[in-house]
Amino acid sequence: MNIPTRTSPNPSSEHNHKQCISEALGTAGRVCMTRGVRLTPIRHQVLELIWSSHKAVKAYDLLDRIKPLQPMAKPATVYRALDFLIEQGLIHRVESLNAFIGCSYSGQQHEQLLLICKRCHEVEERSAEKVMKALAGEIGRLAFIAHSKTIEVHGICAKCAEPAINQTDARLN
Amino acid sequence: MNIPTRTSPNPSSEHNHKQCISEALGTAGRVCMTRGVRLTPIRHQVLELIWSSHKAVKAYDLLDRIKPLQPMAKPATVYRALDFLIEQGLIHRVESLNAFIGCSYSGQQHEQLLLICKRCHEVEERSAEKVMKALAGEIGRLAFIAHSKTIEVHGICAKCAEPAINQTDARLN
DNA sequence: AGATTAAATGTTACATTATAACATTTGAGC
DNA sequence: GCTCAAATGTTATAATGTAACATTTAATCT
Repeated sequence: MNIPTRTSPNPSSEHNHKQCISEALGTAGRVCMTRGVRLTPIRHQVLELIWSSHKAVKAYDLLDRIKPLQPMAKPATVYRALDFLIEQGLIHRVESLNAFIGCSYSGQQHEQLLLICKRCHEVEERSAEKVMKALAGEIGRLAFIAHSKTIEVHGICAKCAEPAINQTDARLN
Repeated sequence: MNIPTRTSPNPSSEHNHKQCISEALGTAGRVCMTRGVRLTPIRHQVLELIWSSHKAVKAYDLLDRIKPLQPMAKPATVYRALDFLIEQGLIHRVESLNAFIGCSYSGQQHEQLLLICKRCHEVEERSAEKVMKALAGEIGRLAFIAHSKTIEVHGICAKCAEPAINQTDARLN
């Protein structure tokens, strides 16, 4: 299981996003194969659409965008695919946006924090072990048994905060 | 500004919830007075309804429950009151539930974590400074400028996990 | 007190997000 | 090729949330 690492928080301007997508899809294929679950065409297409950017995508946007490929698609079509992808840890639901984002750590641990930029709307995922350790400590101290942990931070990403010339496109992206 | 502290995570069985409510409403009144904003009857009623338990409440449940008091109430009535209460830091939106909970630290700092019990559905709020410090560190390291931070943990609370006799009612509550 | 005016609320209509329930098709394993 | 569970198709509706404009309320000024 390789890790689709991302050096830049801004895919459109600074990284080869086609590679980003193909790595994610490749990882997804291997994860599903290993687990004996089926990455069907619909599921694969939904995952690919989600990975088409590093922005969180809404379910009904996915529905619109999958219709050229799957004219029969209905809300349930999309939500079922999303449920599957979440269950397999291939995407995350961004709770504070009612939207979905590709998981950068598929097949690995699943405690992460999401940094959501209000300006470019891109979402960066971090494993942030120190934070998770502190959180686990606090939870344990209270004798709470955690099943899932969500950390979402809204603000302005480093790229968008930069006042530098030549960042204009990135900000507007 | 006093702090409505809560010694037990389970209000129904172990704490005087009437006092809990009156403290929350008292604090809210003082906070609004201080800030020169108006805690109108509708806003007060919505806040009181939210504090009627330590469970997160849905907007449309609030609507149903406020109708006997405000027969004219419509969705906008409730959502406007909720917007106001959130803006003043008197309640929190639980993103992962699309629901709302009274804030236990009104008028104070506003970085907290929410522990949401799947069994009794109560929500405990903690300020968890170590976690917040670690999170601030991670965010700063990435040069991200945070505007808001959401930490929500789902699981089983200490009370509900206890196998002890005489906790049956608490679990079922 | 009466006038002014911004804030709050009333009201209608609709947009967005999500699920239930049942029918049909597909595909893996026998 | 049969069988059965999984996946998808299909219809309908539930649940959540907002936009836009009208009316009322209440604080402030004169």
